[in-house]
Amino acid sequence: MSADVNPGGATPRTTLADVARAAGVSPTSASFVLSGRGRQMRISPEAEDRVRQAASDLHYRPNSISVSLRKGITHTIGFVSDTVATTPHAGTLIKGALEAARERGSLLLIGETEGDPELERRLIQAMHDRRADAVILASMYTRKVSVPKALLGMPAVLLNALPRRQAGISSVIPDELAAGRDAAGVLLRAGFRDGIHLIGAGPGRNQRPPHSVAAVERLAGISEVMTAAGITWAGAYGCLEWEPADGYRAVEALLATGRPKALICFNDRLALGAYQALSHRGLQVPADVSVVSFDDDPIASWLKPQLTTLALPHYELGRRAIDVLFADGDRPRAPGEAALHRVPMPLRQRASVAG
Amino acid sequence: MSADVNPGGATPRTTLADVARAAGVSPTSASFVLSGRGRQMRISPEAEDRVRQAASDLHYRPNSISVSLRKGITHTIGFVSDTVATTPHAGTLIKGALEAARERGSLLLIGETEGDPELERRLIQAMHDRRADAVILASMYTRKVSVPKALLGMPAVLLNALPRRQAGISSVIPDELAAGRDAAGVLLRAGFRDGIHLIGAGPGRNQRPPHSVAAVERLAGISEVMTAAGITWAGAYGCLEWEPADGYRAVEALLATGRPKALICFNDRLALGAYQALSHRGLQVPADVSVVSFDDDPIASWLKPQLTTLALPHYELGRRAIDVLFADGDRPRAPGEAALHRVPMPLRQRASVAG
DNA sequence: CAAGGATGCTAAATCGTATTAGCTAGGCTG
DNA sequence: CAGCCTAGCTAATACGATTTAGCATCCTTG
Repeated sequence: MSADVNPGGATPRTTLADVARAAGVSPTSASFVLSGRGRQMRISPEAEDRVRQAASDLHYRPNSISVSLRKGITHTIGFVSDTVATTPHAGTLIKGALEAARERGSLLLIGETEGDPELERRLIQAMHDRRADAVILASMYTRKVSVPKALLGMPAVLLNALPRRQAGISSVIPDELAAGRDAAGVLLRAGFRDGIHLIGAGPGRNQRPPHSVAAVERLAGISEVMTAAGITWAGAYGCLEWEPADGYRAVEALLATGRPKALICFNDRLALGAYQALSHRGLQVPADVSVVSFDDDPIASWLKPQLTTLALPHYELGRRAIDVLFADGDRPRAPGEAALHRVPMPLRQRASVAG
Repeated sequence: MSADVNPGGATPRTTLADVARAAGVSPTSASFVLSGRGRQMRISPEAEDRVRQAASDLHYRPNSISVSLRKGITHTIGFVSDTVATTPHAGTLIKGALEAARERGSLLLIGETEGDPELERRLIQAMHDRRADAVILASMYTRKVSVPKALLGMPAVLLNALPRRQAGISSVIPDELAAGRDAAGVLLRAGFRDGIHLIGAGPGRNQRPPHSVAAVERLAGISEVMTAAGITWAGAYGCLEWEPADGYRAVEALLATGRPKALICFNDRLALGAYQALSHRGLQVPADVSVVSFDDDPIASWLKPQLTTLALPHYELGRRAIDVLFADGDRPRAPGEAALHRVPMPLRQRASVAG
């Protein structure tokens, strides 16, 4: 209707040239003043004041696009993951990265591959085209991935993932091995020497979810500590998936033949299933059976009794990825020496272990 | 060490000028060809071929930053939310938006405010500075928000949120009212006429979590249907929070004085607590008590028996936000007439209601 | 064969900023 | 008073594309 409706919607924004004009100086001078180098560039205090005043009067904000083009740095980090949504609270990975990035003045440009390698390639390409300063390639559960070549030419880091073949790229993963040791340690300290059953993984290749780094390392840690203590587990029930129903089935099968004293569940969803199976048989946690688990999924603290578990440090993992990228500079560093960063998994001691 | 180590890490990328030079034409011609307007601009087929060949040989990719500066469009949408992480699977909101955006060739630039209005302001400012084509202001649970003025000057939409004061901005929210009707309908169809208790909210102002739109609308929907059927609820137990412990307490209190036939829990976490309290008293779902709930949190299908619930359509909400922004164009439209979009909450009929 | 139109290009301006390389006027020195 | 330094600026260029305007040729056509 009215003639001043701008169909593009955006009021033409004020530019540096506008500010310079209003202050009666050249754009060059205005730029110097606003970048804080006025004194150094011998702009008189009077001129400085006029520029600052004009900038504030006109609500001047520099156009980041233009700055990026000129300086070659975008203060943007690409975050490419297989999936943010499927894994319930893995969004915390993003949150950690987001906050760490923001503290360094950067924002995250996110993309999701759904596990499709072609889409992954295109997304990394898109990040590159937009001149993201660096790229984080994240997986929502720890696994080995093949590193797209495009990542090797730019600052990049693997988050919650390991390179399938040795590549010049750093990784940030949870310290599953130590977590395995700690899980076993909790039971040992509580005095358990026998009747310990593993729910979720066993030594065999087909006794665990494929590609799961967690299964292998958690088991290794458990095994290491138990062996050192001179004891062995009474049984190990492997599952190809780690959902509540799998835990239920495993414990039901177990209860059909014997009476466990303690369970190490390979994640909290399995533990939920285990609780259900135990309760179905009228067994109490921890009076009859103790349970220790991994992940610290929200349900761990919703269960009754609350579950003792080794927490996946999602938030901290996200932060570390950014830290690794920025190393010790104010901008992401080139692909240097690759390193493997293991983030500790804290023990959440709650009420599911007797003692 | 070696002289060719580029400390910035990035190989200088090939530009349009490089391609033009290799093809023996001007950058102008190269641009015409690569933008598909070669024929229209009367570039000879031979020249076209040379340009395309050169572009492919040199692995040319246009610099998006430069294109954005020139065209004033960034193919980037800002996604500003209070928190992605705290609410367990609300990441699906992002996922929906992400996929819909990608289908339109855009990526999401994300930021999180942690509920801090100043940070929110700064983030929106940052999105604006980067010339995001539009901004989505998302809340992880449906509530009324005060709309930052900066949003009104650009294409924007509220996701899972309503403007506190009437503002010229569209909203996308779940249809909580209809969901309330459906929840009551499920019980009515199953033949319940009395003994229906509400867990989580009641008619009083202090009988529900503050600022929760869901509480008000779900209750209104329930009330509407029950009134129409000529029945009323046997009791309503309001809670200021909707965690499992609250549900447990409520149902425990309820069982101390009577025997409900059916529960409408205002979310799945309350329902989890209700299950625990029922089980503690030796009552079976649904044989003794039926339960219907809201949200379709992952736990809804982990519980035994699986919970009948009205799903929050997170994914669809995210998609709709993008759809609303793009309306019927290839780029976000100016802030036009504000509309309220209600996305249906599908019924997940499972095993917690006797039938 | 001159006028006019199509053909096949390219030069130059533009987007908004940062930065390098001057340029001018005044003061000081010798 | 010539020469040099300093203070206080600005012109010009670059970043990497897109787009408008225009410039030669060659081919028709009356």
